[in-house]
Amino acid sequence: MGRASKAEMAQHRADVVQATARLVRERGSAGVSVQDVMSEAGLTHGGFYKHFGSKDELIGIAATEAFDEVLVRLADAIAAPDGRAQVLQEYLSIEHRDDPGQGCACTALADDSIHAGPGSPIRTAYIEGVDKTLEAFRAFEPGTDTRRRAIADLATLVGAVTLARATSGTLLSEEILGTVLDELTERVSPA
Amino acid sequence: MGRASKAEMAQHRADVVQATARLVRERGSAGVSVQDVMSEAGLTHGGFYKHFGSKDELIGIAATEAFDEVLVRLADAIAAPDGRAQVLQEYLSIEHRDDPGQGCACTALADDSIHAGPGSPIRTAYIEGVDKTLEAFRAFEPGTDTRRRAIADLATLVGAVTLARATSGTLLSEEILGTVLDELTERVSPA
DNA sequence: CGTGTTAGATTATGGTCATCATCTTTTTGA
DNA sequence: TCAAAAAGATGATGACCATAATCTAACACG
Repeated sequence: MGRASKAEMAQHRADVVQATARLVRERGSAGVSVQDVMSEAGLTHGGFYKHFGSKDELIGIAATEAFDEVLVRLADAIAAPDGRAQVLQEYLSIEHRDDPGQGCACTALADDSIHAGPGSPIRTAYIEGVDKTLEAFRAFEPGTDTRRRAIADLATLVGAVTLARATSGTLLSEEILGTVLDELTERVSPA
Repeated sequence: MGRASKAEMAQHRADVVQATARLVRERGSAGVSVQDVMSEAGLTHGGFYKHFGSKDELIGIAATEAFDEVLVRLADAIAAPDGRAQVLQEYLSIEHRDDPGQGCACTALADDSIHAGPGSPIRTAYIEGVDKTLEAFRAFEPGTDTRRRAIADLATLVGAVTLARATSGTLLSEEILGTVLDELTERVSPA
């Protein structure tokens, strides 16, 4: 009831941000209420505004958190010798399709960035996140024009997982993942 | 106030469906209220349930309408000699990025299909729409494995426009459209 | 023509939500 | 040790929304 120590408060805030980073990827911004995220952190809704100025502000912070989580894992994968193949395989896996809450923020948050206005917290966070993701992708692209390949690959990955999720439960969904994995895996040397 | 003739009623219903097909692509299902779509057709919200069983049902019907609108235009483009190039250019244009209300339903409705449950009207409509779109795409794909190429191309297009919309207002947004257009245009003959 | 049907308007209902005011209790910092 | 600060709980507010009931006036059909 009463108050929380500095350390507790910081932990609570971090819990709320992390819960939101997962929930917003799973359900979208409109599918997540302030009550939801506070409950997830074991708190009641009233204290929310002691931590954040508005729901939109939290969504923006959580978006940055979501990108950061994924970028850390991406950096690890890139360090491996067959980094590109590994990333493609994980990205286009059934597991990634079925677990957006831990998955790529570029795909999971795109629609929320679209429907939020320009200048909104999530739009700002999204743009920065895509920028960083593209820079990370360049590290494992072969050939000389790595930026171009990074953009083309990311677009294909985002589209494939988006389509696979939107058709989930059908044979088509898994056909999309499999086909695109084949295509991108074969496309190793530049044309 | 009173009543409408059979023809008027059919027109009203068609107006509501068409308005919804546009609004849902622009704002997403959560961003469109029953009031919105009825107002757009010049009616009040109360008469809604004389036409549709629920909002979800209308969204599903409007999704089918959105796919049909685009499939008609797609069929025309494919008939042209340089059909593939034309479709790629229009799909990856600034105009398409900025006008989702008239644009590809695969891209604009994906997130609504994802967040609606399996078996929901929009999910059902979406799956059928993607199926038809892929069949249409096969018509202009070169090589033998046209289905595979259709899937790969559609995924790339959907991803590119999604990313471009989500980063709209930045240089990156237009870089994505331009880069992917180059990539797909060059990729004419099979590897 | 007249009557039952019904499209659409008006109004009501119950729920959810973001945001805010208030109160309580604990933690700080002096 | 004590007073000021503030985290979190509780409850309120006002807006919006999907859905439904009721009303009414025009249409369709006999």
